[in-house]
Amino acid sequence: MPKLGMQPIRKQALVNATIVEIGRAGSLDVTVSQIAKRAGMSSALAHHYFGSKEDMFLAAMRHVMTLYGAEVRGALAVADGPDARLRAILRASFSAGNFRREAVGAWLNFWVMAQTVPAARRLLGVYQGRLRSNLRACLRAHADGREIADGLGALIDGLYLREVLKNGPPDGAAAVATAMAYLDARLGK
Amino acid sequence: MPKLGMQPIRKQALVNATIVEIGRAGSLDVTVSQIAKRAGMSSALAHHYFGSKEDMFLAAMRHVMTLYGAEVRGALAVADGPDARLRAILRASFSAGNFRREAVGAWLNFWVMAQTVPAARRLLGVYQGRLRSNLRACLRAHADGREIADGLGALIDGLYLREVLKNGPPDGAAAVATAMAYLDARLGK
DNA sequence: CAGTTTGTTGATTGACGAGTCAATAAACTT
DNA sequence: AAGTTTATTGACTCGTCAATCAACAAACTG
Repeated sequence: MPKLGMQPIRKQALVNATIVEIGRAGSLDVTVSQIAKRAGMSSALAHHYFGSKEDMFLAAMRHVMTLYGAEVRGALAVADGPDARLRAILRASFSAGNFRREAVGAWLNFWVMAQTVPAARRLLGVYQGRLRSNLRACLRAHADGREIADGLGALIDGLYLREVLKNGPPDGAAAVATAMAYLDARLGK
Repeated sequence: MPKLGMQPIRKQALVNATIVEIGRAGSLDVTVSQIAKRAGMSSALAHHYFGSKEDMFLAAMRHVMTLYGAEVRGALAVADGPDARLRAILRASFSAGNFRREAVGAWLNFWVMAQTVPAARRLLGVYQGRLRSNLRACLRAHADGREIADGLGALIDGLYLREVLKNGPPDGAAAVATAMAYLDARLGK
């Protein structure tokens, strides 16, 4: 059965399975066997393509952040003017996709991983840097643009955390509204 | 050697050791033996006093939140007027103690735990509820007091996260300043 | 076709860890 | 003194899991 060119397919399947399993467990306490099984292969094969479990986690982290980045970019592509662009970023940040079990588990656990795994911290730094530069670009006209953008970045993370850990279903629209209220106040509108 | 009345001393020692070990590991991936050793006893004794590892984690979580609560209450006790009280809460939230390894590890991992352990989620809810009611009390005079308080609560968590995961030493004063800028804007000052 | 690369897995290794238990001992009780 | 409760641990059970390896198969190469 061995068809050639399996590598990228297998790797992608493993990355997806890793994200799903982290979401199911709510933690990084997932076994390579679980991941491999969900991806439809043996654990030995998983070790063959990724050297170690940590490599799988990092690849999964990269993928989650890539998805989020794509969502933001897509939203920005059709937004005209600084105001619309800010709203686009907020909507993308609090979209339903980011509140799925897998995404939530991924983000929370990547924060934990970033404490001790340098590669994870770097990845997180890249994501935060991009977000910050996007926000700053929208606020370049304003005198305190930098400070406002940095505060907004933190507010986004904080609101996400609250929505995710509260009881009941998360409400992305409410988070967007709170963030907009912050913006309106700081822009003197 | 068996002196009587060891229970509370042993339990407290285990709670402290649990927090330290979580901080060292950066995750909940700590063994009961590690914790027991740091607390100066056998792992069997740890199991004797707490039924399970999860019980130890929950006790540790309770303790961390109690400490934070005490810090806030202490700061509020000597603060006069809504403005000073708000600043007191912010300073307590971003005090050096909250940026120690153990505290950081505890908070990040408790967020993860709250995803799946109902008792952990309840504890977190209690803490957030108290913080919210404290903030609201300070903003009762203002028309949008509730919304401002809720936004500020999220901003505190988000700023904490950023300070904790950024490279370089965390800067509590900067976080306080950013939060104050948010407040000033929303209070129309 | 002979040889190499790529895909694939079952079985195994080697290690670790949560929780239990029996046993020992000091301290209180009656 | 006999009995009970509390403190304490070493040894053990039973399980798990990351990582390795040998071996087999299909596909490419020359």
